[in-house]
Amino acid sequence: MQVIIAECSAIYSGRGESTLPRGLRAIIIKRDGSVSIHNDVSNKPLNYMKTASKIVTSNEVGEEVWTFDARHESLSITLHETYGKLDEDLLDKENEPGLSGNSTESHLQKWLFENPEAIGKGFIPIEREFNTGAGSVDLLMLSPEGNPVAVEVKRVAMLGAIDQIRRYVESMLTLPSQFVILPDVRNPVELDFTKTQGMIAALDLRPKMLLQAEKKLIPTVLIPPTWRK
Amino acid sequence: MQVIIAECSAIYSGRGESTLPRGLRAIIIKRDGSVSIHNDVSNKPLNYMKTASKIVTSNEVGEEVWTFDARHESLSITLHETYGKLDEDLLDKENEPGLSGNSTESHLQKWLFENPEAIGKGFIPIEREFNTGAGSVDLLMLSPEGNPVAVEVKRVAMLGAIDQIRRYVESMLTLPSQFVILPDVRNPVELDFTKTQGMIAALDLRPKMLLQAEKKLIPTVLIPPTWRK
DNA sequence: TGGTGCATTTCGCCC
DNA sequence: GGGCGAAGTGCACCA
Repeated sequence: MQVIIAECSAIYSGRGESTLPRGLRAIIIKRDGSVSIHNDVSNKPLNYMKTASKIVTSNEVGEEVWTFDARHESLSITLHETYGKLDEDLLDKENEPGLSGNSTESHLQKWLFENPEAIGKGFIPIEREFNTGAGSVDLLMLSPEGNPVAVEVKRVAMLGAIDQIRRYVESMLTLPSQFVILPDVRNPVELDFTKTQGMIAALDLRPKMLLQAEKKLIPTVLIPPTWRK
Repeated sequence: MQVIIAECSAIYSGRGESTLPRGLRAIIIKRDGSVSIHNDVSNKPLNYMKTASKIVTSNEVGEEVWTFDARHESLSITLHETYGKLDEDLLDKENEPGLSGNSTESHLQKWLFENPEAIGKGFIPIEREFNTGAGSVDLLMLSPEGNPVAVEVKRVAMLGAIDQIRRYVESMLTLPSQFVILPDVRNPVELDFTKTQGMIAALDLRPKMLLQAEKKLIPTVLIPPTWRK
């Protein structure tokens, strides 16, 4: 990884267009050919480009110009003055272990699958990431009445969640029946998808979303913030 | 801005949870208190945190531990070995000019507003970012037949665009009539929202989306890639 | 490789 | 400040 502190300006052209006026910045070039220009605020770079080839030229004033070229993009950095640099190879024999994280939503999903009573009394978890034919819904459950329930899990449920669950349910209504074996039940249970219901479970249910959900008769469940990992 | 090359490991806890195993990384600490840990691949940091206070302690082995604390988050970095560093103040008297860029979609939107014939012959632009009551739609136009047309503009139109435009139209159908003054027309023209139609305009219309659009009778327009800025 | 949806999303705009 | 949607989104997962 190279870090170059420089008074520089930049022009990007590709998916969008942008010009970065002259200023003191840190230019970071990584081993994979990615480049980013940082100022001293925020984690996000001012300009950036993924893996690209670097071409060094110079302008009419004799300043170095670094052009990073990729398939349909290019980032051109003019170095007016260079102040400091650092060059270290971060790749070691053992490759980068990466970070093991956890996304909130997948944990929420897992927890709800294991704690179906949080959705409602008598609900039975059937499947996670159930393929509806129009994307996969987070949870498929069986209601106490024995109907399939598609549960969309969100950290924050906004208007888009309504669209999502309606699309899933609409598609599921056309699915052929399936039979599932439930624990503690002798005979396979029929999933009659023509009776599919949709619902939304979230840690944060936004007011406008709630309004729409009520209008569209989509039940919502507020997951208490005390849900455990 | 400080850049520290170090063999380090990290634990983040806050909006999510993550652990970063020991490895050689670049730690970047900015003047605003933001911190990020980079490896030698991709522009995105492995771990990061926005403005936070830095607390230096040491563990039982005597290694330095930097803990960055913010309201509901903390990032703890253990430095096993330090290899290089760089410390430069990027803030100058003149403040950072920032970049002047352009998002593709807002330009597309603007261009379509000024070139309504790209939507269809005889279409008249009425308003941008029209508030439908369920989010704002990109363009409101008048069809040659004199009906309101809500146009959702996308760079890439996927399935979600269908839901979006349907939601907008559904909400607009309930709006009271409005009167608008059109150039070259003497009398105000009535917008009868009970006759609202929806459509999608995009640079890239995905096949699955097109299928749904056809099923839902939502017209689509492919904007030629030659649209000009 | 393309389709789809999440993200410790982040960011900007408008009410 | 909350609500909402775009992003030069990036990224992982799955078909």
